[in-house]
Amino acid sequence: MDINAKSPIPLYIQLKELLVRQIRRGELHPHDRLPSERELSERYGISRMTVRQALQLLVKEGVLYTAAGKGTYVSEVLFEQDHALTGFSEQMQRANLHASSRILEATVIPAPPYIAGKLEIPAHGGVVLLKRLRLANEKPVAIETAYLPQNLCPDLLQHDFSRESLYAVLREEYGLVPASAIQVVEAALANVEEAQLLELHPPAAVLRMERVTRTPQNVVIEYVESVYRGDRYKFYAHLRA
Amino acid sequence: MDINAKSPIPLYIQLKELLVRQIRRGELHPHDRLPSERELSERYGISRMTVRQALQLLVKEGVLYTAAGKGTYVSEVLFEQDHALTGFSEQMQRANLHASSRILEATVIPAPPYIAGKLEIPAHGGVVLLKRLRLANEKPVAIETAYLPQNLCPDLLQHDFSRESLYAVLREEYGLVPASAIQVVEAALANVEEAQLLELHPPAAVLRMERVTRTPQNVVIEYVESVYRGDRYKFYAHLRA
DNA sequence: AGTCTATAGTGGTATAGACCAGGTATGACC
DNA sequence: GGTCATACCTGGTCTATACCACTATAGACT
Repeated sequence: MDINAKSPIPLYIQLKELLVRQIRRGELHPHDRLPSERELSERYGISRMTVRQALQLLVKEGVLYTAAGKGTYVSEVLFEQDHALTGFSEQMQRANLHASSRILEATVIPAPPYIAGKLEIPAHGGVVLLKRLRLANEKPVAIETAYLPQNLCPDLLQHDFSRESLYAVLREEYGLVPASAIQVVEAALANVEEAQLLELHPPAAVLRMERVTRTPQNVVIEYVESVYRGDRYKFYAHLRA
Repeated sequence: MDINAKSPIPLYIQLKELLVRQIRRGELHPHDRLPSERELSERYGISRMTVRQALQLLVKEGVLYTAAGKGTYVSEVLFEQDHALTGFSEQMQRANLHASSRILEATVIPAPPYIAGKLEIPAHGGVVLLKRLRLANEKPVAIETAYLPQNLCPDLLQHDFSRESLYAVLREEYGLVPASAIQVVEAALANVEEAQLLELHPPAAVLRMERVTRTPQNVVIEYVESVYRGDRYKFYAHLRA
C-alpha cells in the first residue's frame, strides 16, 4: 500500500487514508507514536508540508493528537463519521428501521413574522409548510413541521413526501446541502392532539425540538419544529470544543 | 490595523483576527468577496501559504466559504463561539444566573461494570462519584451524577463542589480539558425521588441526559447522568457536517 | 549520586516558487 | 446577435527550505 503521485487523488488525502487504514488494521494502536513528519515525508517521497496537511486533518477529526517537541500520536478511540446532520429518513435507515410518513399538511403560505424571522426572509414571503407524522416500522415516532423558503425550492410539493426523504430531494433537486444546524431540545408533556397522533396515553413525556439548518454559505434552508415520543426516541449529539 | 512580523503572535492568527474584526465592524458584508489570496499576501507582506492558513481556519469555523476559480466569500452569519462543551456552572454564568449546588453524595467507589465500560477502565477500578442537586438563582434545575476515573484526579473530593465548578477544578488542578463529548438526551416522566428533589408536582416531564466527555487525546474524563426539569432547561446544540 | 550542558530530534511557523483545474471576461469570428 | 477561443484570474495542491521553541538524552562536571 503506497502513495501514487500520478493518481488524481491528492497526495495528502492518500496519506491520510493510508494512516487511517493502518490504525483500523491494528498496525497502530492508541497512544502509539507515529513516525516523525520528516520521516513520513522521506518514506513516501512527499514533502513535509504535504505530510502536515494530512496529519492536521486527522488531528482535526480527533484521530491523532500532537505534542510539540515530542511527536504525533494515535488517539484513544476512532470516532464514527458524524451522523448529526441527517434527516429522519436517514436516521431510521441507519437503525435498520423502515421509515414512512403520513402527510398532515402540505401547502405554501405567506410567512408569519415568527417563521420569517427564523428563516431570515422578509415577512409574508412565500414559505413551504410540510407537516408529517413520522413512522418507524409503521409505529408513530414523531410529528414534524418543516418550514422552507419557497424561493430556494419552488415546486417542492410536487414530490410525494409520504415516501421521499425531504433532505434527499433538497440535495438532489435543488443542490441544497445542510452544513450546520442549531438545535434546541426540551422535555414537555404531550398535549391532546400530540397524544392522539402519537398514540400515547396521557400523561406522557415528549421531546420538543426546534432546528434551524444552514448551507455551507450559512443561508437558512429550513426551520423545523418536531415532537418526539419520549419512549421511542433518543437524541444523540457529538460535541467538539 | 496591520500585521506585525515581530509580534510573538503567529502571522496567520493575526491575519485571521484582522479579518474577523473587519467583518464585525461591517467593512465586509455577508457574501462579499475577499481580496484574492495573492492580493492579501502582497498587501500584508506575508506569503500566500500563510494567508491560506488563516483563511482555512476561518472556513473551518464557518466564517468564510470558498469557491475554486471564483474566490473567497463572507458567510451569511457569524456564529458565536461554541458553548457546547461547558459545565453547568459556566452555562448558568453565561445566562447571568447564580449557580449553586447541594451535594447529595460524594464518595469513591469501585466501578460497577456498567460505569467501568462507559469510562473505559477495568471493572472495580476506583471511581469518584459526585451527585449534586443543581440550582439556578436558588431554584432547583437538575440532578447531576458524575463518575470520574480516580487515577486521573486523585484527591478530587478535597474540593467543596457545592461552590466550585467541577470543570474548572479539572482544568486548573489536573490539566484535564474537555475536547469532545457524546451526549444522549431523552424525555421521560419524573419519578418520585426526582420530583421531590426538583420540587415538581407529578405528572411532570424531565430531560434525561447522559454524557461521555473526552480529552484531546480521546481519553474519557467523566461519565455524567443528569435529570433536568423540562420547564426550566432547554438543551442547545450546534451541529456541523 | 546529582546537576548542568550540549546536542539532536520534534512539531509549529513561515517563505518563495510552481503547476493545475475551473471560472470569467473579452474580443474575434461567423 | 450569438458562439467560440483565448487569456487571465481564482482557489487547490505540492515542493524545497529555513528557523523557532520545546523535549529528551547522553555525557561532562561537581
